[in-house]
Amino acid sequence: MTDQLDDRIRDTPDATDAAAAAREARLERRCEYDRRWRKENHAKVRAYRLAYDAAHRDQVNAAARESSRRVRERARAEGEQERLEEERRERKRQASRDWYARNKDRHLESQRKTNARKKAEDPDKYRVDKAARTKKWADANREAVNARLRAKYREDPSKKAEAARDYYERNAEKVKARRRAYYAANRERQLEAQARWRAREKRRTELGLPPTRLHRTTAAERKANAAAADAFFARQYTPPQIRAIREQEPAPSREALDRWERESARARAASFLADDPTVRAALSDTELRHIEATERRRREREQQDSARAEREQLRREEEERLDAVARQVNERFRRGPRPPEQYDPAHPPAFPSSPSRGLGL
DNA sequence: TCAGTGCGCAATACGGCCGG
DNA sequence: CCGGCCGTATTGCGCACTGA
Repeated sequence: MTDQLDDRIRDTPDATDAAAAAREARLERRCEYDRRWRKENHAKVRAYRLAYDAAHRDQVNAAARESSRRVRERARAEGEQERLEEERRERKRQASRDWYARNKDRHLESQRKTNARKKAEDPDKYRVDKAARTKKWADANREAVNARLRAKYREDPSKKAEAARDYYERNAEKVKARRRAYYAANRERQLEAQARWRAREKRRTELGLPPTRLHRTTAAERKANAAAADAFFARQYTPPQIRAIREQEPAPSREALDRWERESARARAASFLADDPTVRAALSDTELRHIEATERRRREREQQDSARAEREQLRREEEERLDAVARQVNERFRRGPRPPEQYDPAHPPAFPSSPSRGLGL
């Protein structure tokens, strides 16, 4: 009777749950106790483990092999799954692309209609949404977008310049006002820049350099220049042309050729260093400074050399003068005839020499 | 010396078109 | 519906230069 009752109670959902929960709790307590014991008796556990593994070496190894095989298999299966997923997605993308290609006009037409409808329904929302989308994309692709713009501008600046002129014509006052505001807001910096510019400009005019230091070339000009250079440097003469040229002009002599090469080298150097505005304009500030410094040093050296020569000349003259005075004094006080020269270069005195050492001259 | 501004170049804003 | 890309308009910035 009690058993039947117990069964009935146990069969009710509540009772079953309660019993399961109790079992769970007992198990949990047991596991907790085991964990603690193992932790506290780490050495014992390890020793037992080693002994067991040694005793069942083959079995343990087989189990390990089996386990890693299963791990590998699962990983492969997941990879395969992933690959299949990707393939499915790609097929879907391709199908979509095909569909758009086949129904382009239809798609665009419906899209235009949808956009127009949305715009008519709520223009502000349409605008704001579109702006947000565009901005999101632009923020994520800023560098690439700007690089493209720069390249495009470099390819042909004239279009943009024209647009700017156009805009300025329509908004001159607005632009000027903005410019004034900018000047006022950055007055100090503007004045500093102005001072720098004035100093540079002063130096430029003192050196006699031309005002424009940059020659801007358009893409078309660059292409034409490159083509001309190619045509010039890569030109090839046919053998008949070469023969004709040789017959026209007799072969120059070796001396003439050497002279021509020397003159050419000098001419190139002179041309490079010449105070020619177009040459100087092509030089960087550093190069200009270098050339100026070199010239300045050369001038200083020349001045020093000529000053030294002048001093030397004065010294020689003074010595000459003193010698003359001394000779006069000598003559005046000489009592007997002048003795012969002590040293006769035609008959130098005998010089002692060593047979084994010395300079051996 | 200063205020003003022309101008070139870069960056940004904005909306349209279209692929997916 | 979103994102990618484009063309055009606009703004930002600073050097170059002028006139008072």
